[in-house]
Amino acid sequence: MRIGELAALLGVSTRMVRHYHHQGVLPEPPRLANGYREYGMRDAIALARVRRLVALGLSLDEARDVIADDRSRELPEILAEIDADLARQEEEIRARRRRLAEVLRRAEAGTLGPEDTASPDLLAFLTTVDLPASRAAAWDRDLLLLMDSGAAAGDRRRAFRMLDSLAADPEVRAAGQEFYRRLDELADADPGDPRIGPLAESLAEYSRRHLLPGDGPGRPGWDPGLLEPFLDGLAPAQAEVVRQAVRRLAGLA
Amino acid sequence: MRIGELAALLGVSTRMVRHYHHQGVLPEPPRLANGYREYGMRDAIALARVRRLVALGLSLDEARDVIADDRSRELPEILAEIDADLARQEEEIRARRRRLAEVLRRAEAGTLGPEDTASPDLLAFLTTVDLPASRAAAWDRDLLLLMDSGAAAGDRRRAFRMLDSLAADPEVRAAGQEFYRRLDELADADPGDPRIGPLAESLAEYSRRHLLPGDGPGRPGWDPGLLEPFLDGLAPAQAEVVRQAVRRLAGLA
DNA sequence: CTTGACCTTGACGTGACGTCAACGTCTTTA
DNA sequence: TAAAGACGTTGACGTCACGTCAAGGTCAAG
Repeated sequence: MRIGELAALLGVSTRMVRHYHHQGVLPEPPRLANGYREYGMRDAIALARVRRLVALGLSLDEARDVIADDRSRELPEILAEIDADLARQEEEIRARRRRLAEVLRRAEAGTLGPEDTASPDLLAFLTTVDLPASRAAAWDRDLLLLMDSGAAAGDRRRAFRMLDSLAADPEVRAAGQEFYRRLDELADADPGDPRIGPLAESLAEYSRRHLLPGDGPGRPGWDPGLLEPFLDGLAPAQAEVVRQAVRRLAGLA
Repeated sequence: MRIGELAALLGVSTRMVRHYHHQGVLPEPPRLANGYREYGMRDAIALARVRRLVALGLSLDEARDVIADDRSRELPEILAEIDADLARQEEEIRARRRRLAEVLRRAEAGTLGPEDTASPDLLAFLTTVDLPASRAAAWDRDLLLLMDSGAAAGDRRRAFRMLDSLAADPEVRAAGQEFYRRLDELADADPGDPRIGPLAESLAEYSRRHLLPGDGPGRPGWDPGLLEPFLDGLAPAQAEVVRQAVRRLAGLA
């Protein structure tokens, strides 16, 4: 047999046969005078064995060891390892399909925004609070998405438990809507706008009641510079509201 | 932020961030005077979005299209395709694990030979017929393994149905055992050994009754050269038995 | 001044082949 | 007899999402 006949017999490509020669997993047969490889049934049988091992999940290196009767590792040991690996992959795929199904369900219901693929925790929260369609609120939503990606699962659950309990209070939610409405009015305002002070005070008061004590700025060691990156998506006057609110919370103004 | 801080914030490697820049899936941020990349929260948010999309199974190319709001293909369509792909992979993995479990079960029961990973059909057949521990029988077993690998599933089932029905007949099995015993005695015999003729006649008679008509040699167009490769693993006198049997079946001797 | 932690670009490795290039060999047909 | 077409040969590059060096520049601290 020449290489094409051998390959056809086994239903594989000639490239694959030559690859197996190169990898040493299949011995090189003798050559004819013209340089062509000449195969016999023994080679076909050997190739079939390699294919069976590869189909089970062995790498070519492992298959070579098994065929060479290398007793450094027994075949059952290798197979058990492969099975464990496959089990892990299977569970991974199922988890991904669960998340995909969730996303697809939302996609059918409505439209998919930048939050397309957030965690179930965050999706539930976003559905509950129904942030208004303002740019300031969109920025906050993006920050939540960022936290969602960066935080470990434990931290995430803790954070969303807190947020969910807040969102469960109708009074708090009404205050949030009102706050975003007034903040939106400052989208094109001057950083010296007189509406900034009162709004900052209201935000500080809100935080004192619902978020503090125990967390956030206001404690010694808090660096105001850490705040700036989080104001990046807000208009100047809006950012100033948050800065002044933080200063009030820190007792500096 | 510098690249290390950004990466730590998202829990990824700096290499990955640079890779995303190179692939155009994440925009290059401005540089500092020393050439360092300087990131803001917007970049972190963009990176988080990429990570979410990738975690769903999108390739970087697909993620780039989705982020660029390329409406050539809608996200749900891509996600549905990915889900179908994952479903296929999952079924593949399960099939492989089923076969692995079968092989491992046999490995625990006894020892694993070269037939280690044959198809269930062939394993069942080999268990039934219990080929004797002879080199000639081992060669036949190898040929069965070869057929097992090369044939399409339909052909395989058809062939094993025939073999199984043969093996179900105790008389046939006894004849097989007897045949292999006599064939083994010819392992070191001369190609002119007088025992060859009678054994060839008995093989021909066996074939006439159980395998023919309708298949195998004996019909016009049959090329005796096709037989030779399949005799490769037999001793000279043994091969001669098969050759003479085939000639008798073809009515040439 | 050194040490060490960070940053830069560029290039190679991973695994199991597919695909192409550039060429030689053999058979069949006009 | 020549040309076409189907085979064979080796070698090299592409796939995919990065990991891992190499060989340097930058900066803060001791």
